Amino acid sequence: MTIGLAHAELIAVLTAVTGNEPRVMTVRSGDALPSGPFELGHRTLQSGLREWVQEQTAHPVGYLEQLYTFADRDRNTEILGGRTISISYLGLVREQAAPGAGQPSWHGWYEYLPWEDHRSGRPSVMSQIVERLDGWIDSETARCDQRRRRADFAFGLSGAAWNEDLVLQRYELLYEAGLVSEAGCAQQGNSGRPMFADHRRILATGMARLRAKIKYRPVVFELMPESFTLLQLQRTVEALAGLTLHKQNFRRLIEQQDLVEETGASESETGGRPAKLFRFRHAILEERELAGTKLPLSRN
Amino acid sequence: MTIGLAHAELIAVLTAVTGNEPRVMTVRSGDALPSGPFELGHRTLQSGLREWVQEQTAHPVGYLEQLYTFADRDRNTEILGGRTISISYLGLVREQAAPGAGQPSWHGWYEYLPWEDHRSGRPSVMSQIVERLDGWIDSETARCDQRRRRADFAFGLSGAAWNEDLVLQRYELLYEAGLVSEAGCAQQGNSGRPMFADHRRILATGMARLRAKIKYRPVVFELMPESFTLLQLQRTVEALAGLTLHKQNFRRLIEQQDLVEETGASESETGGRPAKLFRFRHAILEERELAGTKLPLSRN
DNA sequence: CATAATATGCTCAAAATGAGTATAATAAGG
DNA sequence: CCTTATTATACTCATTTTGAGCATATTATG
Repeated sequence: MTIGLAHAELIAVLTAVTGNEPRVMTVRSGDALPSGPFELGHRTLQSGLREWVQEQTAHPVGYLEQLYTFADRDRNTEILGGRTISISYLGLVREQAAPGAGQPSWHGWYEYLPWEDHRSGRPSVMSQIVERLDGWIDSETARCDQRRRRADFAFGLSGAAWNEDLVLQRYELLYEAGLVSEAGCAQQGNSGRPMFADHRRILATGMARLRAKIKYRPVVFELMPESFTLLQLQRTVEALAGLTLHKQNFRRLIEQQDLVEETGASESETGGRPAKLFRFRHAILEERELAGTKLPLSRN
Repeated sequence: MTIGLAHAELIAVLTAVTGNEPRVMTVRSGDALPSGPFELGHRTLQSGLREWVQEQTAHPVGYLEQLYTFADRDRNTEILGGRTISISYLGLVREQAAPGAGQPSWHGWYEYLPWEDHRSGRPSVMSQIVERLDGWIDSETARCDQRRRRADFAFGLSGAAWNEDLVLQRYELLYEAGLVSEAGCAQQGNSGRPMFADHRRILATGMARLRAKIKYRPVVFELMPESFTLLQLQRTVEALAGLTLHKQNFRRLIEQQDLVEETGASESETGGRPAKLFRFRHAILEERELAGTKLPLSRN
C-alpha cells in the first residue's frame, strides 16, 4: 500500500463571546487563524492542538471538536515538495484576555462575514451582495436557473426564509461568484475582511458548526461565566446565531430542559428589575440524552 | 512556520442496505476497510476518494461526506519515518454488486458491532458485555463511580434509555475496558469481529454519524432504489438505527414532510395488500430547509 | 370462505411551540 | 413622591406535533 506524503498543520477556530459579540482568535493582527504543525511528539491530533493553543495563549480551551480536514490544491498555499493538509478544530473558550503587543488578538465574527448578522434585521451589506449575486446569476444563461435557486436558498431570497445554519454554503457561493476574495487579491465593496489563504472558509465552517450545534447540545455554556442571567445566556445564543429570539419562550426552553439551576444570588446591574443568577447543571450531561430520538419508536 | 511531515491515507466507510441489513464494503475478506493514498494528482480530498472508490468498485457513490481525521500514535500502525494521518469518509451507495473473487465484499454492520442491533429487543451479546463491563468497573475502586456512570449512559443501563446514536462512545468504552481487541490480539467471547488497525473504530464513527444524520437530513434515500414502498423505507431506517419503529407514525412523518410522492404503480409481492410505490421528491432539497430552527425566534 | 398478512385511514390525549398579555422590581428624572 | 423606562418573570391560549392505538381495506393461501 503506497501512502502519499504530505505536510500536516492544525488550524484552530477559537471562539469566545464577549460583550454580546462572538469573536475568533486570530494572529497577524486579524489576518489569519492560529495554526501550527502537527508533530511527532503529539499523541493525538486533539492533544497536539491543545498543547500549542495552551502555549500560545493563556486560555484554557474548554470544548474542542474536530471541524474538517482540507487539502484543496487550488485553494491552499502550496509548499514545495508536497501538499498541505489542514486539520481544523473548533474550540470554545470562556474569557478574552487583554492582548499584549504582537500577541494573538480577538476579532468579531461579523467583521469577516458581515452578512451573517441579522440581529438588527437584514444587514445593510445584504443589498449590495444580492445585487452582485444577481449579476453573477445572469452572467451565464445556461446555468442561470440553477444559480438562482442556489442563491435564493442560501440567502433566503424570493420568499425563502433565512436559515442561519447555511454559513458555509453562503460563503462558498460568494467565493464561486467571485464576490469574496482573500488576502492579496483585489477586493471591492464591503464583502467582509479577507484572511490569509482559505482561513475565512475555515472560520465559516466553524461558525456553521457552532450554529448548528447550539440547537441540540448544551455547548453555549462553555462560553458563559460560572454564573449568568438568562438574558445574558440569550444574548450569547443570539450573538452566535445572528438572530433575535423570543425572550419568554427562550427562558421556557432552557428551564423546562433543566439545563440550569438558580445560584440563589441575583444581578442588579441590568438596568431594570434584578435578574436571578443561574449556573449550568453539569449533571444534566449524564442524566438525559439531551436530544431524544426524533424517530417514531415502537414500544417493544 | 514549520510543518510536520506525514503520510496521508483516505479511508472509506461505504454503506449499503440490502435485505434489510446494513452492510459495509470491506477488503481482505472483511478484515479491513478500503483505503488508499492521498496523492498529488487529487484535486481535493473528496475527489481523491471518489476516484479510487470508482476505480476499485463498480459502484457510483451517491453521497459522500467527510467523517473524521485520525492520527493517534498508539492506535495506528506506524510507518517508518513519519506518522500516518487517516482521513475517513462516509459514503452511501444504492446497490450491492455480486462480488468477484478477491474483489471487495460487503459485510453486515452487526457482524462487527453485534451489540448495536436492537431490532429484536436487547441482543443476546449484551448480557455478556454488561457482565464484563461490571468487572472492569469494579476493578479500580478509585474511578469506580465515574466508570459506572459512563457505562450506564452509553449502554442504557440502570434505568437509562438506550440511545442508538452513541455507537462511538460504546465502542470507545469497550476498547478502554479491553473488551474489544483488534486483529492480532487475543479475543475472548463474541464481542464482534475485529478489524485491521483501528478500522472498527472508523466503522463505529461512520455508523454513529449516519444514525444521527438520518434524523434531520433525507439521506436514507441515497440507499433506496428509485421507487420503494413505505415499509421498505421504514425497514431501511430501522436497519440503520438498529431499532424498530411505529409503522403508522413513521408513515405520517414521511408524508407530512412531503419527502415522497406516489409513482402511481404499486408492489404486490409484499404478502398482503399491495403497497403503493413512492419515489423521493428531489425538489424538496431546494424547497424547504428540512430542519427548521429549534430556537424560539422572535418575529421582527 | 375463513385466516393471515400487510396497507392505509383515523382518532384522541398529551406534550411542545408560537405569540402574546400581565405583573413585578428596579433605577433615573422631575 | 410620582412617573417613566427598563428589565424580569409569570401565565394564557390557540395551534402543531407526538405517541399510541383502533379500525378498515386488499391481497394471497388453505
